[in-house]
Formats: sequence, C-alpha cells, structure tokens
Amino acid sequence: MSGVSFEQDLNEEQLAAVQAPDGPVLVIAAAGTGKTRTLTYRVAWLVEHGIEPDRILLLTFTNKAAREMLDRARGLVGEGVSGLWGGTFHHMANRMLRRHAEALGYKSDYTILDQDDSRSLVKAAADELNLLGKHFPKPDVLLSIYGLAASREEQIHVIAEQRLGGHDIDLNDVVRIHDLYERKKREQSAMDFDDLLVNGLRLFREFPSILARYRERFMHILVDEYQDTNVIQAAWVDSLAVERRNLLVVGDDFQSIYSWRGANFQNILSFPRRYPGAAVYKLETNYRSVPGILDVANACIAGNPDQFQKTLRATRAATRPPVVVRLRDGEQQALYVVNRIRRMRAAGQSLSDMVVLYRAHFHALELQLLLARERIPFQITSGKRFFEQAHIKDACALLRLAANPEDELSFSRLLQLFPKVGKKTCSKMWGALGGRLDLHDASARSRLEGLLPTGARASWQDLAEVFGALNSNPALVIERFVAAFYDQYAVVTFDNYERRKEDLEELVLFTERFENTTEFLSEMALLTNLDTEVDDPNAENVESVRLSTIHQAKGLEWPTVFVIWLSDGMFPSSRSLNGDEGDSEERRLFYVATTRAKDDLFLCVPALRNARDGGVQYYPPSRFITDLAPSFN
DNA sequence: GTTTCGGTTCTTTTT
DNA sequence: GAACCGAAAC
Repeated sequence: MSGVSFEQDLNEEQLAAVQAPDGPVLVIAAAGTGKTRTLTYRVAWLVEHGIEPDRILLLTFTNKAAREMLDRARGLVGEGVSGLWGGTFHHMANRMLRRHAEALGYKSDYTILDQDDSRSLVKAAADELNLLGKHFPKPDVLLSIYGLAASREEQIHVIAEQRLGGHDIDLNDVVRIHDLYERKKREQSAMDFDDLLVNGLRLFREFPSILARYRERFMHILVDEYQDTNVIQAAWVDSLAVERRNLLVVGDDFQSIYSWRGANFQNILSFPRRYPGAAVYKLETNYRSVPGILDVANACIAGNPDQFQKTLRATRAATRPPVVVRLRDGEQQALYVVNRIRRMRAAGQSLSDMVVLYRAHFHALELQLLLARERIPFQITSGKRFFEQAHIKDACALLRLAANPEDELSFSRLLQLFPKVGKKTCSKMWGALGGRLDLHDASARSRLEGLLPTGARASWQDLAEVFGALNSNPALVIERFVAAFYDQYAVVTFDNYERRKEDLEELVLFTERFENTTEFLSEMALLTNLDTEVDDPNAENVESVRLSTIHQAKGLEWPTVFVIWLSDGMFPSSRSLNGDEGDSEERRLFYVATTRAKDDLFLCVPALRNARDGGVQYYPPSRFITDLAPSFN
C-alpha cells in the first residue's frame, strides 16, 4: 500500500469527513476550506480500504472539476483510480444511455444537441407553426422555459405562466412548440442536454433490472457541488444510492448560484431528512482569504433565509482591508482598474494573479477596450464555446450525419455550405429523401446529387474522396473534408480565415484521440471551451489578467480580485430581482465573488451609465455595499 | 421564390 | 461578434 498520509495532509475537520464510516454523509464545505482536497482524499481512502475504483461513482458538474479530482486522486493512489466512474452528470447519463438507448426507443447512435442545435430546432418548430412574431418569445426564451420545466419536473404550462404570465401570450402556443420540438428530436434520434438527464432517470424508473445492475455496481457514490443539483439529478442519485446508502455529498448552500437553470438547494438542505442518520461534517476553516475579506463575505450572506449556519474562520493574519471605490461611470471604473493593475504590476505582482469579476459579460466592455488600448494582456472567458463556433460545427456536420442518417440539423448545415442552397432547398430535398440520408450508401448519395441545384453539384462532387474515409477514424474524415472542400469555402467566407484554419487543425489533433465517431461526437457536445486545451493554445503562456463572470470563477482563486459594477440594478441584476426569491441568490453570487480573493479585494461602485438614447442612467450603490459596516462607506 | 448581402442592434448566468 | 431584418440579386 502506498500509504497516503491522511493525518498529515488534512486538518481535523477534513480528516473526519474523509474517514467517515459507511452510510450517508453530508459535508458542508464553505468557500476555501479544502473541498476538493477532502473529496480527493475520500476517494484515496476508499481505494486504500479495498474498494475497487470501478465500483466508485464520482459526480461533478464540470469536466474540469472531474479531471482535477481524478488527477489528484491518481497522484495519491496511482494509476489504479483510472477505472473509476468519474465525470459530469451528463457524461455519466450518456455513458449509461449509450448502452440502453434501445430500451427507451432511441438508437444507440443518437445525436446530442448542444445549445445551438436546440435553438435551431425550436426555431424550426416555431417557424412551422407560424409563431415567430416580434411579440412572441424567442427560441432562447422558449428553450429556457423548456429546460426549467424539465429540470424541475414541472409542466411547461406552469413555468411558462411564471415567466410569461400576463404578457398577452397564448401559453398553449408555447406548449405546441414544445410538442413539435419533442417530435423533431425523436424523428432525428437526438437528445438535448436535458434529455440526457431526464432519460437517464427514466432508465432507472422504468427499467428496474437496469437500475438493479447499477445499484449493485456502485459501492460508493460521491457528489461534488451538491447544492447545484436539480430534482432530476437528486432523484437519479437517490435511486442509485438508496439501498447501500453509501452516499457522500459535498456542497455549500451559500454557493448555490444556479437556480435559474433548475438547481434546487433544498436538495442539500433536506439531505439529513431524506437520509436519516446521515453524518454531517462542516468545513469552516478557510485557508484562502485574509480576515477582512471573510468579514465582507460573512456579512453579506448572514441575513439570508434557509441556510446551514456557518461562519468562515480565518487562518491567515490580517493585512489590508478590502477597498470600496466610488466612481463616476464605467469609463472611470475602467481607468481605475487599469491604473491599479499597472501599479501592482510595477510593484512586482504578476498579471496572472489578478482577476476582474462581473455579473454579466457586457459589464466588462469598457474595460476590455481600455485594456486593449493600453496593451495590457488579458484573457476573457466568454463568447462562443470552441465547439459551438460556426467553422467547427461545419466541419463536424458531415461526421454527424454519417453517424446518424436522420440528423436533419446536420444535413441542412452541411448542404447550406454549398452555393444556391438555402433553408428552403434543404427542406425540400430532405423531404424528397424521405427524412434520411445515409452517407455510407452510394445510391442515396447520387439520389441527393440529382436533387441538388446545378450550381451546387460541383461542390458536392468535391466531397467524393471524403466518403471513402467514412469508415476510418473521425480525424481523417474531418481532415479530408477540410482539404477537399471546406478550406476553399472558409477562405472566401471568413475574414479571419487564418485563425479558423488553425482552429480546424487543432480540431483534427483533438479528434485523433478518438477511435470511435459516436464517442467523439458525444464529447464534442458535452465539453465546453474551458475544459479543453484546444482553444487558444498560446494564451496559457502569456502572463495576463483574467476577466470572468462570477459564475465562471466559481471554485477558483486569485490573490487580487476586482468586482466591478457594484451598482443596484447591475449587481444585483435588475432582471434577477423580479422573481419571488428576492435577492438571496444574488447575495450568494456576491459571496462567491468576494471569497475568490486571497489578499486584495477591490469593490468598484460606478454611479451612472450611458443609456442607449444618449442620456444617462443613475444607479444607487449596490445593496451589498451599503449593507457593509459604516467603516467601508 | 430563394438566396445573398449589408446594415443594425444587443448582449445574465451554462452542462 | 453574431443574430436579425429588409432589400437587392439571382
């Protein structure tokens, strides 16, 4: 046995949780108290006590968290852990669904729709029903309603009423679009993100023998960020864990910031009730931040209703207190931040030690401009995900259609790359083909060729050599597709052709890891740009300031943190205050923001913002600022 | 009838 | 920067 030194590496709180006896365990891990460490050592502890890694299930929300934990566990107990089932809920559900898809009436080669795909499909459904007016909710709004309904196991009607009630919108239309969207997904043998979870749960509810198999398999189940689970995820975990009851969940109700996508922190609050006899461990010793920062964090959240009481205890010595900075407007704020960054840089601090956090991406616009003008390198996590960029999706459309001949979305995407082919032509051709095109089938291909407008035939013929490669690995297919056709298309289509070409080369490199097309396509849909090294391979080496939304900064830390636009209406965001939940989630978001900081925290409070009509809008300071002790104000 | 092009508008949070 | 809309071009 390698002998991990548990006693030496962990504090008392952590050690107790790691060595908890079998049975349900709830670990309340406040910010910066070593949550990941605890979970990792728990895995090591289980393995050292004879649990086979492939009988442990470790669930996370992000791929990054999963990878980090598996890497660290590997560091502790060696390669043995690689058999462990670890990953996001979506990944694990997908892994099971690929095996049992037929039971639910899907083909095992079902396509996974990402946000973009789902949007196009909802749009198509709304179009078909003639419901794409100015006064009618846009596809994104509809999708968020459908998503919320799915993840809360509610009727579309109920959610739609909450979101759109009293706005002169026929809620039946919202339901009709949903029905058509569902039908279209079925016809294309496709699942969106929510379907992965919903069907994952259906698999357990409707097929007891399948459930029994997985219950038998998993001796121990561990869940990270439990406060972010929705009812489906919680029910899914419960079905697996209810017999052995070896379920350890880690979370912090203070950091529940995803209720808008269905997360229900009642799951964590009610855990002791749902699992009578559950052991509860609290981690409150904070290693990250200086006391002044923790004071701000503790203060803003203390008044929230419904939470496990806990107080962050500082271990570090007091240094400078956090700073509240009053500013005129966004421009002055940008100037202030840039000057600060300059000064700290001159004093020897690395740019990589600094982050600017904000509620919404557009809050950082002025700052981006100024940083660019001043030639201060910065890295921003926003915009399109790598795998959702047009050129990446274009390059994969053929592969997707080859894997799933009923995938109309990929069919249209592919065909619309050709001249003279637009939406209408596509749907006509798709109809004529009987809603199916098997690219492996030469006669089906020539039937399509006959249907193409004459102007598009030459391009189609360019693809001939790609079809020969369809049965080899996915990387080769993409490579040939780009060489035979897409490169010429891209050079005349995109003004930033060079960058996109590099992206495509990166994509091929990434794809080479996969033998199997279905597996590759699943990963494509389930990975985000933060999870891959594919995007921006150069950026890592350059010392740069990070700009990030607070949501994306969760779980991370920096010596210096700026929080910008702390104005009431910006943060807390006015759009989030309409709900019946009050401002408690915004408070938690502020809590997350402040607890990212180790040494220095700058809270920026601009007073006004230029409105679109050329006027100005005044904002009172954020309630999170006015709530602070008078010494700050 | 369709596709394409060019100008305009608007950015919450994401697996 | 990308999605949308309306007008020009095929």
